[in-house]
Amino acid sequence: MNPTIKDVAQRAGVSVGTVSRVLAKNKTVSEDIRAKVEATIEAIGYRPNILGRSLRLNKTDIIGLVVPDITNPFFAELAKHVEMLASAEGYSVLLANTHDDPEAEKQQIETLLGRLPAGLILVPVSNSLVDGLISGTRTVTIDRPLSGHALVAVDNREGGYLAADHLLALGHRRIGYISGPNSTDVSAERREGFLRRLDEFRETNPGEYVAPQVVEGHFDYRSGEELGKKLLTQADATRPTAIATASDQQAIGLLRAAGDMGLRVPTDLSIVGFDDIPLASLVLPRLTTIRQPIAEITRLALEGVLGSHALQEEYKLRPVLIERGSCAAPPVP
Amino acid sequence: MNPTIKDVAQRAGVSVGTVSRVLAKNKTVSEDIRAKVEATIEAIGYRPNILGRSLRLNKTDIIGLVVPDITNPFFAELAKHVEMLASAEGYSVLLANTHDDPEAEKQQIETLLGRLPAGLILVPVSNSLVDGLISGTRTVTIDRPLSGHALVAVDNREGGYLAADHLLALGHRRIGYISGPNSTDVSAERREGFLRRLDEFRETNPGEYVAPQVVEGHFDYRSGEELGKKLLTQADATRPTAIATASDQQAIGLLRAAGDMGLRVPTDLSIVGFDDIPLASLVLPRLTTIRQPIAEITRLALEGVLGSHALQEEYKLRPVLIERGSCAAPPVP
DNA sequence: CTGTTAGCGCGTTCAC
DNA sequence: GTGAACGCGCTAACAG
Repeated sequence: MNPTIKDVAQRAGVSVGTVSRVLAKNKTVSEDIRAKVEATIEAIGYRPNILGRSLRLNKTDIIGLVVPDITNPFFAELAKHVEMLASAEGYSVLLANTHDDPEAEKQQIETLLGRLPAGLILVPVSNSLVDGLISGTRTVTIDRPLSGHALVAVDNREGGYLAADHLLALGHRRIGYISGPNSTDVSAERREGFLRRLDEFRETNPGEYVAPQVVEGHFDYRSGEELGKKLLTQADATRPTAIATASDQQAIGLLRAAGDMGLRVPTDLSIVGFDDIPLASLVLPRLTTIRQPIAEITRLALEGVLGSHALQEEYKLRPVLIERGSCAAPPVP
Repeated sequence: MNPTIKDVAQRAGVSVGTVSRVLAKNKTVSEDIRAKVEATIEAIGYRPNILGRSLRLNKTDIIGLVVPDITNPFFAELAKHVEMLASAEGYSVLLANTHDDPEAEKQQIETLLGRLPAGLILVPVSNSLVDGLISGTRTVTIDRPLSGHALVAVDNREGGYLAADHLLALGHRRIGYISGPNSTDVSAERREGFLRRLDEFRETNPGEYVAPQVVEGHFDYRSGEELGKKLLTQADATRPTAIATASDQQAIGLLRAAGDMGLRVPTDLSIVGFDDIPLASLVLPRLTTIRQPIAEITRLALEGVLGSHALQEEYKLRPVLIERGSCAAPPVP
């Protein structure tokens, strides 16, 4: 059995209340008693029982993190940052995966809430099931909004817009887009921004023909590869000379598809990704991509969850285009 | 305030003991009372407070997971599996990162232990600081042993051996090896197995010249790239025609280095990785690698932590060589 | 079969 | 400045 506060009190010849006070760094304890208590704490290796404390105070120092898939490098990066900042503040993080499944998400959030976390950081996949589930727990969502909770996100529309703008500026006109699942707002917004820039271009350049080819899938590597293959299996005259994706994972899958088909990047095909995961700068060629400021996202989310001030409704961050080696001017026919 | 068991009792006109009994699915409750209690539980939306229960029972349903770096795809995969299996059994998982820092590891384990987890799954980076820290908590370590605790791991020596064997069989004689940190057993074992196969070859083929070039670094992408560059910056006559690595991440970094230097894989250079992370089959070319059976590892680890039977001391799993596209016969000069 | 009660370990009044 | 006592929500042992 671990020693309790009672053991310390007994051994130090004081009452439990006094021990509790030195634990709480309460100033109203005489110096010699405090020293004696601290000594016996050290001596018997006493560690306060967090359960007792939490029960008494009716709050824990745990924060819940719910992500669709920890295997996704973007979320892994997020988890790392959350864990770092949280543990620096004395909090631990409880991890839950939803596998993009609304039913699982509901389940996970419910059990997490049952553990009375101090706060919740949530990357929601659905809002139908979760809506109204959370109350009384400081919650901030990332990437997509949930009514009644604070949101931290990059401006996905602007991200899509930047990608399209970059490709157009390089001279591309036959442009493809690999989207994420239509059911997610994130994906819809990125695509929307992308297409809007194309629309604008058409308006200002009525003579030019620009017809984007859009395909939809998941955010993962495999989806990028499959959809890429689909997009690239066309006659030279209609095949896109550039493709933007909704995630770096898709872009890397696409890279593979292009390689399999003998297409050189960026000579034959330009690619721009989204997220700027660590791997983006290591693939061959290095990926031009839209960076999400993940450290900033995490900082704001954790501040929102742990901070004492009221939560803003929305923190919108600006994505930025990172130019590397996967984009060039289109090939001359 | 959330409703407590007392509220339920009062509202249902029974005692708290009875409510507790229906919660525990105790059979000694008459059917009509059970129904009434369940109805009022439903009615007021009562959820048992886990803190009270845990304090009373002196055990939680939390399992701690300590990994060096959640950003490493192998550990992310591990975390995913652990979380899946754990939540299926009603447990939640507390995540901690050590960043390969022994001091941080000690800290993390201590605070984790303070939360009285039902079990601990640990991928240790050091044993000096951690040794003896854990007692009274069911613990299994993964990858590297910690005295007094169960270990689940692949046979790293055999993995290294397989890699060397494959390269030799293809005809390679100038072979490089990118190792992980010398301070980790995992890395040492892989390298050891690798070099042993080379030694064996020398003994049975005294005429042939085989001198491995070994370099050491971290397990990540960047290290693979840097060390790869170092290894490949040599005259054609001495430059390795094949390089094995201690992780897929290193192998992918190496792929990038080779590409930067105009070396084609596998024509000019063969590469074999270690782990078989999801990305391994998606890079260009697909990576030949040594697979760790991660689902099996996780299953054993969780069984060890949650199971009631005594822990075996060691579960050693067999790695297997996955042949893909990154290896070929050496170029003819 | 059900009600009552004693703690689990802790923080916090309220006396002194 | 310090000690005694209560209660946070729950389970288990004991009565009835």
